[in-house]
Parts: sequence; C-alpha cells; structure tokens
Amino acid sequence: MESEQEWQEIERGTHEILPGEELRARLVGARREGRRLRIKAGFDPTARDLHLGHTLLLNKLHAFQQAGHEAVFLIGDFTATIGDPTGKNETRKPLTREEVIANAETYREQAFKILDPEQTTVVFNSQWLNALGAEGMIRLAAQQTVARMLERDDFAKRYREQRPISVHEFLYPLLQGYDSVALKADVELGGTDQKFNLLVGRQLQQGTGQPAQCILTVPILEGLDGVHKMSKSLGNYVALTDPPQDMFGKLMSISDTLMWRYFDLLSFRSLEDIAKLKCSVEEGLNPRDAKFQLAGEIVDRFHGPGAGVRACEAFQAQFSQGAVPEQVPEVSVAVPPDGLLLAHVLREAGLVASNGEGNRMIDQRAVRVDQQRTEDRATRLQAESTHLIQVGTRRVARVRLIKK
RNA sequence: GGAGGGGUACUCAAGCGGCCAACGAGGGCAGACUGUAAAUCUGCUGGCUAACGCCUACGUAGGUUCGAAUCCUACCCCCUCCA
Repeated sequence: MESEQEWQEIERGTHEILPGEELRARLVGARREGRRLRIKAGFDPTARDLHLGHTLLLNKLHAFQQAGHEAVFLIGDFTATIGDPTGKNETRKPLTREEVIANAETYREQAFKILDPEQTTVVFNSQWLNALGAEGMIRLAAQQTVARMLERDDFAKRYREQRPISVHEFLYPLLQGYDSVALKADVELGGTDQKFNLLVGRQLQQGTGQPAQCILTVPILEGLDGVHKMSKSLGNYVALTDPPQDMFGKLMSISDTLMWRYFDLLSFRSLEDIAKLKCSVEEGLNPRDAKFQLAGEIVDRFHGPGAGVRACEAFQAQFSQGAVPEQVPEVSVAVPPDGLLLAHVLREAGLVASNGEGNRMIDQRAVRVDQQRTEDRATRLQAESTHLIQVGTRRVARVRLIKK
C-alpha cells in the first residue's frame, strides 16, 4: 500500500516512462531485495541560477529519494568546458574550469533546497570522460549509426531543412549515454527534449551487458510568457534565489491559463484539491485569489513557511492599494547649482538607460515624482532634497539629490 | 578545389544612389482598461541637445560620387550544391 503511494508520487506529472512496466517491476524488485536504485539526472553547469523549470526534475528525484533510492546529481562539467566549439551558440559558450566549479557549487546548494543531501551523490562526468580518449570515443561512436542519429527530432528536422548539423553534435548524446554506463544508472530522468539522449544511454548500456536504464521524462515548463520554455536567457524565469516579493510578483503576472499549468506541474497539492479549486473559479472565485495560493505555496517552499503570506500582503498593499513598496532602493545623485533636468536625474538614478529614453518616458506620462505625474521635459530638480521617483509601475527609486 | 546564395537595428525581414535613424512583423517598454493578469486599443522603441541641429549605425577596410545600406575593389564570415 505504501509502495502504491510512492508510485503515484513518482508517476505524477511525468510525461512518459519507458518502459513503464519495467520501472515498476524494478522498484518492486529493489524493495524486495532491500536495494537502492540509482536515479540519474544531468545538469549543465552553464548558468548560475536554478529556476522553477529545473525543479520539476528535482522534485521527481526527490520522489525517488522518498521511496528510498539514491539520487545521482550529475554535473556535466566535461561538455560545459568545451561548450559549442563552433561558437554559434551563445548560450553554450565554453566555460573555464573555475566557472564550472563555481556554478556547480551554487547548483548543489540550490538543489539541496529540494533534495535530501543524505541520499544524493554528486558526480562530475569529466571524471570518466577525460579518461575515455580518442580511441574510446571512436569505439563509442561505433555503437551508433547515422541513420539512428537522424531519428532524433531535432536532427531530422534540420537535415530535412538543409540546415547544418555539425559532427560533434552527434557525439554529445553518445557521451551522455556513456555517463549512464559509467554510473550504472537504473533510471535516468530528463525533460521531454532529452528523450532521444536518454534512450541512447539505454542502448549503450545494453551494448556493455548492463541492465538498460529506464527513462522518465518530465514536461518542459513554460516560462512566464507562457510560450517559450523557462530559461534565464529569455528572462522569463523564476529563480529559486529570487527574493520572496519578486517571486510572488512574477508568479502573479502569469496568465490564468498558465496558472493551471503551473498548478499541475509545480504544486504539491493533491490533484483533487486542484480540481476543486478550478471548480471554485468557474463558480465565481476571482482567479487572482487562486493565483495567490499558487504563488504563496511556492514562496513558502523556498523561503520557509509564512513567507508566502507575508509576500502576499506586501503584494496587495503595493499593487491593489497603490501603496509605495516598503523597500525602495536609494540612490544619490549629484546636482549642479542650477538644478538637474528630470531626464538626467532618471538616468543618473539608473531608472532609464539614456536621457533620450528618460524624455520619452516623460512624454508618455510614465514618470511620477513624489506620486505626482510629471509630463514636462523641462522640469528641473534642485539639490538638497529627496524624491520618490517612479517610472511606470515597476521602476522605483528614492533619489537623494546632493550638491555637486 | 569549383559553382551559386547570403551577411541590415533585440529577432525576423524590406530597402538596392538622395524623400533612410532605415517599411513591416515579432519582442520590449509605457499609457488606457484591469486582478501589477490575459485579451484589446494607443504611443514609443540609436546617442547627445531646452531646442535648431549634430554624431554614430546596414559584415570589415578602402574607393567612385555633391551625396552610398544601396555602385566598384579587396578582405572576413555563413549557407547550399558539385568534386
């Protein structure tokens, strides 16, 4: 009975489990033999911040840990130091050893907000990939055919469209698969876009006579825009390290449709619970209030119980009641004797990028000085005073003007 | 090695001697409306200047011209096909 519950937790929100029955059988077998399965998930140490998108995978790892299994947190440092050698892919710039180590360290810290450190093994794939060598690489490559490679959606599409595919791109799936061989992984987790690579691991393991890993894919979480996948480079992400207020605010800005997607994928509430909430909204509950619950739950998860409620209160004070936020960054700006034009003040305070943009904002009625809308470009502010300056709803600063 | 196509602002994409700081679309920002939503409507979207205007930008470097993103030369880069 208990194992049934564990299974449900493992299965919840996954996109696909291959082969489904086999995973189940293995879990049962492991339990009977008192053995722990090795659950592998790989992470690119390219960016420093983990975001909510990564947590789908981490949550899943955690579910396995809850069932008593070992999470193998693989840091793909080998490939990260190479990056994309063609230099075409900005997001895959080669990283230095130091950067990789620094990123990996912050990764580890953040991941342990979810994972149980006791049941987690952190590994770096350079450990065995460095030793592989050219000969090993070729032997590895011999285990795969070009036709099979071209089955991968991404490659198939590019081939069809006559867009270039570099040979080294064929090697990455092999290396990733080899990681599974080296680790003797029982299960590998990944996003749906990883399916092909995960299957390669399975195949390579079979080639070496190991039991082939089961694979489990989770959906790719859409970012705040609801369209593209959540990623740092697109700026549509919620970082695990975002301060509570920001986190809450970002989650409130998602569309109602996306809110339900987030409920499904990110919330730990029971499915019935979520279904009930959906009903309430259909019956007239303000969707905003449902969103409050979502945002609150997630803020609580990363900032401790109670943080969600506090963030919610601050949110309502600031935006529903138009109050000025409590924490406003303070900036000092030097002012010449005859005062400083408003646009310049905005720029000096870092609220806009240039004087031109400042003037445009003024023309667009976006600028408020001490809560007063100011539309005159010629406005000058004098030294020896402090003003609360707002540009739009989001950009705010308390600006202290000092004599130059 | 040969043949062809191409490099324009955050992205895509027009322009092919002056009317181009560069059509249009997307994105972004702002305003209205709201629930800091979404959808919608409107405006803005190189820098400096109070303003007239000036400066910098169409792969790089030169050249032709009163005047070039547009023509010429060389170079660099990308893609496709043939070998």
